[in-house]
Amino acid sequence: MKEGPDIAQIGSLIGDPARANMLTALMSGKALTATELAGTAGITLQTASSHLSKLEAGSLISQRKQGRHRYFALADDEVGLLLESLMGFAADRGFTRHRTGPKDPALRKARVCYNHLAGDYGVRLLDSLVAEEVIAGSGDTLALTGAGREKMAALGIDLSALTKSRRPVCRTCLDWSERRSHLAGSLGQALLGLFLDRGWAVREPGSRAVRFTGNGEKEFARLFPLPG
Amino acid sequence: MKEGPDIAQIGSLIGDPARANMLTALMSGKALTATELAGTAGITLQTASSHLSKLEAGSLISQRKQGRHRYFALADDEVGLLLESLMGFAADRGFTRHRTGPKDPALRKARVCYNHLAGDYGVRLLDSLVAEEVIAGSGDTLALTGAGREKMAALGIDLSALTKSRRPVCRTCLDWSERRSHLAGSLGQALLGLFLDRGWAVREPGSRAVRFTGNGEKEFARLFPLPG
DNA sequence: TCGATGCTTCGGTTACGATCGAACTATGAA
DNA sequence: TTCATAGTTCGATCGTAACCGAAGCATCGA
Repeated sequence: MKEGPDIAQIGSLIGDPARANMLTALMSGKALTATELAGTAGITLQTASSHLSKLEAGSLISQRKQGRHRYFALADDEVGLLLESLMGFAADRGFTRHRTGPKDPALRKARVCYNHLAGDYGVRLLDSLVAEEVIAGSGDTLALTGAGREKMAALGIDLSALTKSRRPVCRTCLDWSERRSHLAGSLGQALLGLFLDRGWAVREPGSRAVRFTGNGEKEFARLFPLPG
Repeated sequence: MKEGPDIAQIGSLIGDPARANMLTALMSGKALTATELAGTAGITLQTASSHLSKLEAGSLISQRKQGRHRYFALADDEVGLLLESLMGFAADRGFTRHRTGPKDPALRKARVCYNHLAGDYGVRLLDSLVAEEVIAGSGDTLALTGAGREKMAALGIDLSALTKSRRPVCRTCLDWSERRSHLAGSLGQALLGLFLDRGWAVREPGSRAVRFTGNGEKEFARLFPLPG
Protein backbone atom coordinates (compact mmCIF):
# COMPACT_ATOMS: atom_id res chain seq x y z
CA MET A 1 0.00 0.00 0.00
CA LYS A 2 2.96 2.31 0.47
CA GLU A 3 5.67 3.09 -2.03
CA GLY A 4 9.28 2.12 -1.70
CA PRO A 5 11.20 -0.65 -0.02
CA ASP A 6 9.84 -2.55 2.94
CA ILE A 7 12.04 -1.98 5.93
CA ALA A 8 9.69 -3.82 8.26
CA GLN A 9 10.73 -7.22 6.95
CA ILE A 10 14.42 -6.79 7.65
CA GLY A 11 13.54 -5.04 10.86
CA SER A 12 11.61 -8.03 12.12
CA LEU A 13 14.31 -10.40 10.88
CA ILE A 14 16.84 -8.60 13.04
CA GLY A 15 14.26 -7.84 15.69
CA ASP A 16 14.12 -11.31 17.19
CA PRO A 17 16.66 -11.68 20.02
CA ALA A 18 17.72 -15.16 19.00
CA ARG A 19 18.34 -14.12 15.40
CA ALA A 20 20.11 -10.95 16.50
CA ASN A 21 22.43 -13.03 18.67
CA MET A 22 23.25 -15.31 15.76
CA LEU A 23 23.95 -12.37 13.48
CA THR A 24 26.22 -10.73 16.02
CA ALA A 25 28.05 -14.00 16.42
CA LEU A 26 28.53 -14.14 12.66
CA MET A 27 29.96 -10.62 12.76
CA SER A 28 33.15 -12.35 13.88
CA GLY A 29 33.55 -13.22 10.20
CA LYS A 30 33.87 -16.88 11.00
CA ALA A 31 31.47 -19.35 9.44
CA LEU A 32 29.66 -21.20 12.22
CA THR A 33 27.63 -24.37 12.31
CA ALA A 34 23.97 -24.51 13.25
CA THR A 35 24.81 -26.14 16.58
CA GLU A 36 27.30 -23.45 17.49
CA LEU A 37 24.82 -20.75 16.58
CA ALA A 38 22.10 -22.44 18.60
CA GLY A 39 24.48 -22.45 21.53
CA THR A 40 25.33 -18.77 21.36
CA ALA A 41 21.67 -17.89 20.97
CA GLY A 42 20.69 -20.12 23.86
CA ILE A 43 18.03 -22.08 21.98
CA THR A 44 17.61 -25.65 20.80
CA LEU A 45 18.79 -26.87 17.46
CA GLN A 46 15.30 -27.09 16.00
CA THR A 47 14.41 -23.47 16.63
CA ALA A 48 17.84 -22.37 15.45
CA SER A 49 17.27 -24.23 12.22
CA SER A 50 13.99 -22.44 11.74
CA HIS A 51 15.61 -19.07 12.38
CA LEU A 52 18.49 -19.81 10.06
CA SER A 53 16.20 -20.71 7.19
CA LYS A 54 14.35 -17.44 7.69
CA LEU A 55 17.58 -15.49 7.68
CA GLU A 56 18.67 -17.26 4.55
CA ALA A 57 15.34 -16.63 2.85
CA GLY A 58 15.93 -12.96 3.59
CA SER A 59 19.43 -13.33 2.11
CA LEU A 60 21.05 -12.06 5.27
CA ILE A 61 23.14 -15.19 5.60
CA SER A 62 24.36 -17.92 3.30
CA GLN A 63 25.22 -21.53 4.01
CA ARG A 64 27.86 -23.87 2.72
CA LYS A 65 27.62 -27.63 3.14
CA GLN A 66 30.81 -29.37 4.14
CA GLY A 67 30.53 -33.01 5.04
CA ARG A 68 27.82 -33.36 7.60
CA HIS A 69 28.30 -29.80 8.77
CA ARG A 70 26.53 -26.76 7.50
CA TYR A 71 28.52 -23.58 7.85
CA PHE A 72 26.59 -20.34 8.03
CA ALA A 73 28.06 -16.92 7.34
CA LEU A 74 26.82 -13.42 6.62
CA ALA A 75 25.65 -13.22 3.04
CA ASP A 76 27.99 -10.39 2.03
CA ASP A 77 29.70 -7.20 3.14
CA GLU A 78 26.48 -5.20 2.98
CA VAL A 79 25.00 -7.19 5.81
CA GLY A 80 28.07 -6.57 7.93
CA LEU A 81 27.92 -2.85 7.25
CA LEU A 82 24.24 -2.71 8.12
CA LEU A 83 24.71 -4.62 11.36
CA GLU A 84 27.63 -2.47 12.42
CA SER A 85 25.67 0.71 11.78
CA LEU A 86 22.74 -0.72 13.71
CA MET A 87 25.06 -1.45 16.62
CA GLY A 88 26.32 2.10 16.54
CA PHE A 89 22.78 3.38 16.58
CA ALA A 90 21.80 1.06 19.41
CA ALA A 91 24.82 1.96 21.49
CA ASP A 92 24.08 5.62 20.92
CA ARG A 93 20.58 5.31 22.36
CA GLY A 94 21.61 3.21 25.31
CA PHE A 95 20.28 -0.08 23.97
CA THR A 96 22.93 -2.19 25.65
CA ARG A 97 22.54 -5.61 27.11
CA HIS A 98 24.70 -4.92 30.10
CA ARG A 99 26.67 -1.81 30.81
CA THR A 100 30.17 -2.27 29.37
CA GLY A 101 31.17 -5.83 30.12
CA PRO A 102 34.67 -6.98 30.94
CA LYS A 103 35.75 -7.54 27.34
CA ASP A 104 34.34 -4.21 26.28
CA PRO A 105 37.58 -2.16 26.40
CA ALA A 106 39.33 -4.80 24.29
CA LEU A 107 36.50 -4.66 21.76
CA ARG A 108 36.72 -0.91 21.54
CA LYS A 109 40.44 -1.07 20.97
CA ALA A 110 40.45 -3.54 18.09
CA ARG A 111 37.93 -6.04 16.84
CA VAL A 112 36.83 -7.85 13.74
CA CYS A 113 33.97 -6.27 11.82
CA TYR A 114 32.81 -9.17 9.67
CA ASN A 115 36.05 -9.38 7.66
CA HIS A 116 38.01 -6.22 8.39
CA LEU A 117 39.46 -4.34 11.33
CA ALA A 118 37.30 -2.10 13.51
CA GLY A 119 37.61 -0.18 16.75
CA ASP A 120 40.28 2.36 17.60
CA TYR A 121 42.87 0.59 15.46
CA GLY A 122 40.51 0.35 12.50
CA VAL A 123 39.73 4.06 12.60
CA ARG A 124 43.38 4.98 13.04
CA LEU A 125 44.23 2.79 10.05
CA LEU A 126 41.87 4.65 7.76
CA ASP A 127 42.92 8.02 9.14
CA SER A 128 46.54 7.24 8.45
CA LEU A 129 45.90 5.95 4.94
CA VAL A 130 44.05 9.14 4.10
CA ALA A 131 46.62 11.42 5.74
CA GLU A 132 49.48 9.67 3.95
CA GLU A 133 47.55 9.94 0.68
CA VAL A 134 47.51 6.22 0.18
CA ILE A 135 43.77 6.45 -0.28
CA ALA A 136 41.95 9.39 -1.78
CA GLY A 137 38.40 10.31 -2.61
CA SER A 138 35.36 11.87 -1.06
CA GLY A 139 32.18 10.42 0.21
CA ASP A 140 32.08 6.72 -0.50
CA THR A 141 34.16 6.86 -3.64
CA LEU A 142 37.48 5.91 -2.09
CA ALA A 143 40.32 4.61 -4.21
CA LEU A 144 43.99 3.77 -3.91
CA THR A 145 46.39 6.39 -5.22
CA GLY A 146 49.43 5.51 -7.30
CA ALA A 147 51.62 5.74 -4.23
CA GLY A 148 49.05 3.66 -2.41
CA ARG A 149 49.27 0.88 -4.93
CA GLU A 150 53.05 0.81 -4.51
CA LYS A 151 52.80 0.72 -0.75
CA MET A 152 50.33 -2.15 -0.79
CA ALA A 153 52.41 -4.10 -3.28
CA ALA A 154 55.43 -3.60 -1.02
CA LEU A 155 53.42 -5.08 1.83
CA GLY A 156 52.85 -8.15 -0.29
CA ILE A 157 49.20 -7.53 -1.06
CA ASP A 158 48.11 -8.85 -4.45
CA LEU A 159 46.13 -5.93 -5.82
CA SER A 160 45.19 -7.63 -9.05
CA ALA A 161 43.38 -10.29 -7.07
CA LEU A 162 41.49 -7.62 -5.15
CA THR A 163 40.41 -5.64 -8.18
CA LYS A 164 39.37 -8.72 -10.10
CA SER A 165 36.27 -9.25 -8.00
CA ARG A 166 33.14 -7.15 -8.32
CA ARG A 167 33.47 -6.11 -4.68
CA PRO A 168 34.69 -2.56 -4.03
CA VAL A 169 38.33 -2.44 -2.96
CA CYS A 170 37.96 0.46 -0.56
CA ARG A 171 34.86 1.48 1.27
CA THR A 172 33.98 3.01 4.59
CA CYS A 173 32.17 1.34 7.45
CA LEU A 174 30.78 3.29 10.36
CA ASP A 175 32.41 2.15 13.59
CA TRP A 176 29.94 1.73 16.43
CA SER A 177 32.40 2.36 19.24
CA GLU A 178 34.32 5.22 17.66
CA ARG A 179 31.39 6.77 15.80
CA ARG A 180 33.70 7.34 12.83
CA SER A 181 34.52 5.40 9.72
CA HIS A 182 37.06 2.66 9.34
CA LEU A 183 38.24 0.85 6.22
CA ALA A 184 36.15 -1.98 4.79
CA GLY A 185 36.12 -3.55 1.36
CA SER A 186 38.50 -6.12 -0.02
CA LEU A 187 41.50 -3.98 0.94
CA GLY A 188 40.30 -3.77 4.51
CA GLN A 189 39.93 -7.51 4.50
CA ALA A 190 43.39 -8.01 3.03
CA LEU A 191 45.03 -5.75 5.60
CA LEU A 192 43.42 -7.56 8.51
CA GLY A 193 44.63 -10.82 6.99
CA LEU A 194 48.11 -9.34 6.78
CA PHE A 195 48.14 -8.40 10.45
CA LEU A 196 47.04 -11.85 11.49
CA ASP A 197 49.35 -13.68 9.07
CA ARG A 198 52.39 -11.79 10.25
CA GLY A 199 51.51 -12.49 13.84
CA TRP A 200 51.12 -8.80 14.65
CA ALA A 201 47.69 -9.47 16.03
CA VAL A 202 45.81 -12.46 17.38
CA ARG A 203 42.09 -13.14 17.53
CA GLU A 204 40.61 -13.78 20.94
CA PRO A 205 38.86 -17.13 20.66
CA GLY A 206 35.11 -16.90 20.86
CA SER A 207 35.00 -13.14 20.57
CA ARG A 208 35.29 -10.38 18.02
CA ALA A 209 38.22 -8.91 19.94
CA VAL A 210 41.65 -8.65 18.30
CA ARG A 211 44.74 -8.37 20.48
CA PHE A 212 47.83 -6.71 19.02
CA THR A 213 51.18 -8.02 20.17
CA GLY A 214 53.91 -5.67 21.36
CA ASN A 215 55.77 -6.01 18.12
CA GLY A 216 52.50 -5.74 16.21
CA GLU A 217 51.71 -2.40 17.76
CA LYS A 218 55.16 -1.13 16.86
CA GLU A 219 54.90 -2.27 13.26
CA PHE A 220 51.39 -0.88 13.00
CA ALA A 221 52.49 2.52 14.27
CA ARG A 222 55.48 2.50 11.92
CA LEU A 223 53.50 1.55 8.80
CA PHE A 224 50.44 3.64 9.51
CA PRO A 225 51.57 6.78 11.33
CA LEU A 226 49.25 9.59 12.28
CA PRO A 227 50.15 13.23 11.57
CA GLY A 228 49.28 14.41 15.10
CA MET B 1 24.47 -12.50 28.23
CA LYS B 2 26.20 -11.16 25.14
CA GLU B 3 28.52 -8.21 24.87
CA GLY B 4 27.85 -5.06 22.95
CA PRO B 5 24.80 -3.12 21.89
CA ASP B 6 21.41 -4.72 21.47
CA ILE B 7 20.31 -4.48 17.89
CA ALA B 8 17.24 -6.65 18.46
CA GLN B 9 15.38 -3.86 20.23
CA ILE B 10 15.65 -1.36 17.38
CA GLY B 11 15.07 -4.16 14.96
CA SER B 12 11.76 -5.06 16.52
CA LEU B 13 10.83 -1.39 16.81
CA ILE B 14 11.25 -1.01 13.07
CA GLY B 15 10.06 -4.55 12.43
CA ASP B 16 6.40 -3.89 12.98
CA PRO B 17 4.67 -2.92 9.71
CA ALA B 18 2.56 -0.21 11.29
CA ARG B 19 5.56 1.42 12.94
CA ALA B 20 7.63 1.07 9.79
CA ASN B 21 4.89 2.84 7.84
CA MET B 22 4.84 5.68 10.32
CA LEU B 23 8.60 6.04 10.23
CA THR B 24 8.66 6.10 6.43
CA ALA B 25 5.94 8.73 6.50
CA LEU B 26 8.08 10.79 8.86
CA MET B 27 10.99 10.50 6.43
CA SER B 28 9.22 13.28 4.55
CA GLY B 29 10.73 15.53 7.19
CA LYS B 30 7.33 16.95 8.04
CA ALA B 31 6.03 16.69 11.57
CA LEU B 32 2.77 14.77 11.52
CA THR B 33 -0.05 14.40 14.01
CA ALA B 34 -1.06 11.11 15.57
CA THR B 35 -4.25 11.01 13.48
CA GLU B 36 -2.36 11.52 10.24
CA LEU B 37 0.11 8.81 11.15
CA ALA B 38 -2.69 6.45 12.08
CA GLY B 39 -4.18 7.09 8.66
CA THR B 40 -1.02 6.35 6.72
CA ALA B 41 -0.43 3.22 8.75
CA GLY B 42 -4.01 2.08 8.28
CA ILE B 43 -4.74 1.56 11.97
CA THR B 44 -6.98 3.19 14.53
CA LEU B 45 -5.92 6.08 16.65
CA GLN B 46 -5.60 3.99 19.79
CA THR B 47 -3.11 1.54 18.35
CA ALA B 48 -1.21 4.34 16.70
CA SER B 49 -0.89 6.05 20.03
CA SER B 50 0.53 2.90 21.54
CA HIS B 51 3.05 2.54 18.72
CA LEU B 52 4.07 6.16 18.94
CA SER B 53 4.80 5.94 22.64
CA LYS B 54 6.98 2.90 21.99
CA LEU B 55 8.88 4.69 19.26
CA GLU B 56 9.36 7.65 21.54
CA ALA B 57 10.57 5.46 24.38
CA GLY B 58 13.15 4.12 21.95
CA SER B 59 14.03 7.72 21.07
CA LEU B 60 13.38 7.14 17.42
CA ILE B 61 10.86 9.95 17.31
CA SER B 62 10.12 13.04 19.35
CA GLN B 63 6.88 14.87 19.93
CA ARG B 64 5.99 18.50 20.26
CA LYS B 65 2.72 19.66 21.73
CA GLN B 66 1.05 22.51 19.96
CA GLY B 67 -2.42 23.38 21.08
CA ARG B 68 -4.49 20.26 21.03
CA HIS B 69 -2.27 18.70 18.38
CA ARG B 70 0.73 16.56 18.97
CA TYR B 71 3.28 16.72 16.22
CA PHE B 72 5.60 13.77 15.83
CA ALA B 73 8.91 13.85 13.97
CA LEU B 74 12.03 11.75 13.68
CA ALA B 75 14.20 12.28 16.73
CA ASP B 76 17.28 13.45 14.83
CA ASP B 77 19.36 13.06 11.68
CA GLU B 78 20.75 9.72 12.82
CA VAL B 79 17.35 8.11 12.61
CA GLY B 80 16.89 9.42 9.09
CA LEU B 81 20.27 8.08 8.04
CA LEU B 82 19.55 4.69 9.53
CA LEU B 83 16.15 4.42 7.88
CA GLU B 84 17.51 5.46 4.51
CA SER B 85 20.28 2.86 4.71
CA LEU B 86 17.75 0.25 5.74
CA MET B 87 15.66 1.15 2.69
CA GLY B 88 18.67 0.76 0.48
CA PHE B 89 19.36 -2.62 1.96
CA ALA B 90 15.74 -3.70 1.62
CA ALA B 91 15.51 -2.53 -1.98
CA ASP B 92 18.73 -4.35 -2.74
CA ARG B 93 17.30 -7.68 -1.57
CA GLY B 94 13.95 -7.27 -3.26
CA PHE B 95 12.01 -6.42 -0.13
CA THR B 96 9.55 -4.15 -1.89
CA ARG B 97 5.91 -3.70 -1.17
CA HIS B 98 4.87 -3.55 -4.79
CA ARG B 99 7.09 -3.54 -7.80
CA THR B 100 7.86 0.07 -8.69
CA GLY B 101 4.66 1.97 -8.18
CA PRO B 102 3.51 4.91 -10.26
CA LYS B 103 5.27 7.56 -8.20
CA ASP B 104 8.46 5.56 -8.15
CA PRO B 105 10.30 7.30 -11.00
CA ALA B 106 9.58 10.67 -9.43
CA LEU B 107 10.95 9.42 -6.11
CA ARG B 108 14.11 8.15 -7.74
CA LYS B 109 14.64 11.48 -9.46
CA ALA B 110 14.37 13.73 -6.43
CA ARG B 111 12.90 13.27 -3.00
CA VAL B 112 13.21 14.47 0.55
CA CYS B 113 15.36 12.34 2.84
CA TYR B 114 14.21 13.52 6.25
CA ASN B 115 15.51 17.08 5.81
CA HIS B 116 17.78 17.05 2.79
CA LEU B 117 17.67 16.18 -0.90
CA ALA B 118 17.98 12.58 -2.10
CA GLY B 119 17.61 10.65 -5.33
CA ASP B 120 19.37 11.39 -8.60
CA TYR B 121 19.45 15.12 -7.88
CA GLY B 122 20.81 14.59 -4.38
CA VAL B 123 23.65 12.41 -5.61
CA ARG B 124 24.45 14.80 -8.44
CA LEU B 125 24.55 17.64 -5.96
CA LEU B 126 27.19 15.98 -3.84
CA ASP B 127 29.15 14.84 -6.87
CA SER B 128 29.25 18.37 -8.19
CA LEU B 129 30.25 19.89 -4.86
CA VAL B 130 33.14 17.46 -4.60
CA ALA B 131 34.21 17.89 -8.24
CA GLU B 132 34.14 21.68 -7.91
CA GLU B 133 36.12 21.43 -4.70
CA VAL B 134 33.45 23.14 -2.70
CA ILE B 135 33.58 20.25 -0.28
CA ALA B 136 36.66 18.21 0.52
CA GLY B 137 37.58 15.36 2.76
CA SER B 138 37.61 11.62 2.83
CA GLY B 139 35.43 9.09 4.47
CA ASP B 140 32.91 10.85 6.64
CA THR B 141 35.10 13.83 7.47
CA LEU B 142 33.68 16.19 4.87
CA ALA B 143 34.15 19.93 5.21
CA LEU B 144 33.61 23.10 3.22
CA THR B 145 36.70 24.51 1.56
CA GLY B 146 37.49 28.22 1.56
CA ALA B 147 36.05 28.56 -1.91
CA GLY B 148 33.08 26.55 -0.72
CA ARG B 149 32.37 28.96 2.10
CA GLU B 150 32.40 31.84 -0.38
CA LYS B 151 30.06 30.06 -2.76
CA MET B 152 27.58 29.26 0.00
CA ALA B 153 27.69 32.82 1.31
CA ALA B 154 27.00 34.06 -2.22
CA LEU B 155 23.95 31.82 -2.32
CA GLY B 156 22.70 33.52 0.81
CA ILE B 157 23.34 30.68 3.21
CA ASP B 158 24.22 31.80 6.73
CA LEU B 159 27.18 29.59 7.53
CA SER B 160 27.67 30.93 11.04
CA ALA B 161 24.21 29.70 11.91
CA LEU B 162 25.03 26.26 10.55
CA THR B 163 28.33 25.89 12.36
CA LYS B 164 26.93 27.14 15.63
CA SER B 165 24.98 23.96 16.26
CA ARG B 166 26.55 20.72 17.40
CA ARG B 167 25.26 18.98 14.28
CA PRO B 168 27.79 18.24 11.56
CA VAL B 169 27.59 20.67 8.64
CA CYS B 170 28.46 18.14 5.95
CA ARG B 171 27.90 14.46 6.07
CA THR B 172 27.09 11.68 3.69
CA CYS B 173 23.88 9.67 3.53
CA LEU B 174 23.61 6.49 1.50
CA ASP B 175 20.92 6.88 -1.14
CA TRP B 176 18.66 3.84 -1.44
CA SER B 177 17.72 4.35 -5.06
CA GLU B 178 21.12 5.41 -6.37
CA ARG B 179 23.21 3.23 -4.08
CA ARG B 180 25.62 6.14 -3.65
CA SER B 181 25.99 8.94 -1.17
CA HIS B 182 24.23 12.25 -1.19
CA LEU B 183 24.76 15.28 1.01
CA ALA B 184 23.16 15.36 4.44
CA GLY B 185 23.94 17.47 7.50
CA SER B 186 22.90 21.03 8.16
CA LEU B 187 24.33 22.16 4.81
CA GLY B 188 22.25 19.57 2.99
CA GLN B 189 19.22 20.81 4.86
CA ALA B 190 20.01 24.44 4.06
CA LEU B 191 20.44 23.71 0.35
CA LEU B 192 17.11 21.91 0.13
CA GLY B 193 15.52 24.86 1.87
CA LEU B 194 17.15 27.15 -0.67
CA PHE B 195 15.72 25.22 -3.62
CA LEU B 196 12.24 25.30 -2.15
CA ASP B 197 12.41 28.94 -1.08
CA ARG B 198 13.49 30.12 -4.48
CA GLY B 199 10.72 28.14 -6.11
CA TRP B 200 13.14 25.97 -8.06
CA ALA B 201 11.50 22.88 -6.67
CA VAL B 202 8.12 22.01 -5.18
CA ARG B 203 7.18 19.24 -2.81
CA GLU B 204 4.52 16.83 -3.97
CA PRO B 205 1.85 16.91 -1.29
CA GLY B 206 1.56 13.70 0.66
CA SER B 207 4.75 12.22 -0.70
CA ARG B 208 8.49 12.42 -0.35
CA ALA B 209 8.80 13.34 -4.02
CA VAL B 210 10.28 16.70 -5.02
CA ARG B 211 9.48 18.14 -8.43
CA PHE B 212 11.94 20.59 -9.99
CA THR B 213 10.51 23.32 -12.17
CA GLY B 214 11.91 24.04 -15.62
CA ASN B 215 13.73 27.08 -14.35
CA GLY B 216 14.80 25.16 -11.26
CA GLU B 217 16.47 22.47 -13.33
CA LYS B 218 18.32 25.13 -15.29
CA GLU B 219 19.54 26.92 -12.18
CA PHE B 220 20.50 23.65 -10.54
CA ALA B 221 22.55 22.60 -13.56
CA ARG B 222 24.20 26.03 -13.70
CA LEU B 223 25.12 26.17 -10.02
CA PHE B 224 26.10 22.53 -9.63
CA PRO B 225 27.62 21.37 -12.90
CA LEU B 226 29.11 17.94 -13.42
CA PRO B 227 32.51 17.48 -15.07
CA GLY B 228 31.26 14.82 -17.48
C1' DT C 1 -20.58 26.11 30.33
C1' DC C 2 -21.10 23.12 26.65
C1' DG C 3 -19.83 20.57 22.81
C1' DA C 4 -16.32 19.16 19.53
C1' DT C 5 -11.86 17.53 18.47
C1' DG C 6 -7.30 15.25 19.47
C1' DC C 7 -5.23 11.94 21.93
C1' DT C 8 -4.35 8.50 25.83
C1' DT C 9 -5.46 4.67 28.85
C1' DC C 10 -7.82 0.45 30.00
C1' DG C 11 -9.60 -4.17 29.13
C1' DG C 12 -10.35 -7.99 26.44
C1' DT C 13 -9.79 -10.56 22.14
C1' DT C 14 -7.10 -12.50 18.68
C1' DA C 15 -3.44 -13.93 15.89
C1' DC C 16 1.09 -14.75 14.93
C1' DG C 17 5.48 -16.56 15.83
C1' DA C 18 8.93 -18.46 18.95
C1' DT C 19 9.74 -22.56 21.21
C1' DC C 20 10.45 -27.48 21.93
C1' DG C 21 9.45 -32.79 21.63
C1' DA C 22 9.42 -36.24 18.48
C1' DA C 23 10.12 -38.24 14.22
C1' DC C 24 12.71 -38.21 9.91
C1' DT C 25 16.90 -37.59 6.58
C1' DA C 26 21.75 -37.41 5.65
C1' DT C 27 26.62 -37.97 6.33
C1' DG C 28 30.48 -40.21 8.45
C1' DA C 29 32.80 -43.74 11.33
C1' DA C 30 33.34 -48.47 13.00
C1' DT D 1 25.49 -53.03 8.49
C1' DT D 2 25.02 -50.50 12.54
C1' DC D 3 25.62 -46.67 15.37
C1' DA D 4 26.49 -41.75 16.19
C1' DT D 5 26.33 -37.04 14.93
C1' DA D 6 24.29 -33.01 12.28
C1' DG D 7 20.44 -31.08 10.74
C1' DT D 8 15.45 -30.50 9.02
C1' DT D 9 10.44 -30.99 9.30
C1' DC D 10 6.12 -31.58 11.70
C1' DG D 11 2.81 -30.73 15.28
C1' DA D 12 1.39 -28.74 19.36
C1' DT D 13 1.86 -25.37 23.03
C1' DC D 14 2.33 -21.08 24.78
C1' DG D 15 3.30 -15.96 25.30
C1' DT D 16 3.39 -11.83 23.71
C1' DA D 17 2.06 -8.03 21.23
C1' DA D 18 -1.00 -5.95 17.90
C1' DC D 19 -5.51 -4.56 17.63
C1' DC D 20 -9.94 -2.30 18.62
C1' DG D 21 -14.15 -0.64 21.64
C1' DA D 22 -15.14 2.16 25.20
C1' DA D 23 -14.17 5.36 28.52
C1' DG D 24 -11.28 9.13 30.24
C1' DC D 25 -8.40 13.66 29.81
C1' DA D 26 -7.06 17.79 27.63
C1' DT D 27 -7.58 21.74 24.65
C1' DC D 28 -10.04 24.85 21.78
C1' DG D 29 -14.16 27.51 20.11
C1' DA D 30 -18.62 29.44 21.08
